[in-house]
Amino acid sequence: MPKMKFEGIYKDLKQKIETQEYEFQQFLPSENTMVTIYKCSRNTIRRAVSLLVKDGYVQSLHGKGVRVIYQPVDPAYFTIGGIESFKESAARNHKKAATKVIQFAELTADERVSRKTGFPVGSELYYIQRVRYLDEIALIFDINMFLKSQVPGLTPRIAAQSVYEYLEGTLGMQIDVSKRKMTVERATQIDHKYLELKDYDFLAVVSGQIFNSEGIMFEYTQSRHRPDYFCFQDTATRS
Amino acid sequence: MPKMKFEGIYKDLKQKIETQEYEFQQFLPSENTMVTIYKCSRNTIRRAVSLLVKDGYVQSLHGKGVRVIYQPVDPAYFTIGGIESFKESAARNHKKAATKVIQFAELTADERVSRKTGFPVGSELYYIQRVRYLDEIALIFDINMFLKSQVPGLTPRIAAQSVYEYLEGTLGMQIDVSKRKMTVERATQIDHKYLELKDYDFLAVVSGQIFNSEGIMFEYTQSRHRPDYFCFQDTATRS
DNA sequence: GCCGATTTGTCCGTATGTATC
DNA sequence: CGATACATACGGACAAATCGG
Repeated sequence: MPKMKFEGIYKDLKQKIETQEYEFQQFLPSENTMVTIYKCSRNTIRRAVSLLVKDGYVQSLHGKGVRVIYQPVDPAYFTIGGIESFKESAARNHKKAATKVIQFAELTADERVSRKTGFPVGSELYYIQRVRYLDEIALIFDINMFLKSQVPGLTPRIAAQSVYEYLEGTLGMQIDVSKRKMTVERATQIDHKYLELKDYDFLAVVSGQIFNSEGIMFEYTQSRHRPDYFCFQDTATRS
Repeated sequence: MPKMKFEGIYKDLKQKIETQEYEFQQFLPSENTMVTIYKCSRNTIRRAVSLLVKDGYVQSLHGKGVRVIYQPVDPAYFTIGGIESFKESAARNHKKAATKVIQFAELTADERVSRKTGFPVGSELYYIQRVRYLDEIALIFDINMFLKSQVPGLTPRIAAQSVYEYLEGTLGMQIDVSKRKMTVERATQIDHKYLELKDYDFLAVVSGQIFNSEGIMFEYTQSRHRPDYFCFQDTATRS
């Protein structure tokens, strides 16, 4: 059960939309109706709805109502959306996940690394390379750097399971915000070595900096995706 | 001058961050301070700040303050973020824009088009193909479909300038929300014909459905980008 | 370790404006 | 025109996290 009221309402509405209790192009109940349904103030309803807007689930129309624009997605691709661990993404995409750790090392950030990652020069880092398998196929080559001071006791064993479970569960860290860039890059020797790229010579590359709830950038990630299977989803609003 | 208070405050803060009056890792003034600065309620301040959070400009830290995490971007790439016309993107990236209309036709959506675009079968559409040049280089191949009933009087001449200026200016339409998907696809004959792809055999493809403020999906877009120069930016928050 | 001051987070009630029907 | 519905804004109350003394 969610602690916050608005979050509970948000999740309830989201679930009702996903199960198509509220269908595409239908309107949600009016804000005043929901105030009585959920026994809360109108502000709280508006807050929950604004999250649905951000997710691209609904569109609110002044004077008319709030219309559902969510449509189920084609499950063929491996889609990426919010901040998710590989395990979580795999579960959402209904695929079987596996991870192989290629390299696990320690590293001190020099000028070059700092420019690329945003870590200050001299930062003590863990450097990890992993191959991600979905339904037995090698699809993603991951490069991670973690700030040692924020992620103490990280081991190859944990890297093979879920670093995020370790961070959030064992260490009690709260992951907050991720700034990402998506580009297309030519495949390297390493990519060809670990991914089954066939004749593909390009990869979809997602690079990101991740901040925790203390405002510290604790991770830099680069995920190199096999181009077929890759799909990045996004909702944007005007002005 | 913006009509809404929170919007004015948002823009003022945003500009101060971009010009680095508030620098990376610095804190904004506290909410109570800003209440006196901008002579408004705390809710209004919080609303403006929440927009900056959504933009990935700041991160708010409970009990501490609101920290700037904005950093200027490398101007080499052509970056994509919110909903923008090609002209607006070009201006923001400080590049000279030009457009060549390859095809301008009318079309009725059949089953295949409907599945791909989301328009209902039987919709009357304009079908446009355009090549986009930045600083004289052919970078993007655009395919647009517009719902005729919503975009009456569209002409090749307008398509060569700015369709969005026509929509928002002349027709008074308000563009609201865009749902997008980013994938990587193999280049077609057409791509090679109109874009200078050299030996690249893949493209970054952004497909999207765009809704206006009446809740009508009036546009389907597919933008096929030359892979070098392409950069898609995003900010995500956890849970 | 505790306490108080500061700061952000959640929630409420109300008033007024504006668009739709 | 009035009723309905969303949008903006205010002010207040209390909770939770942080920090310094």
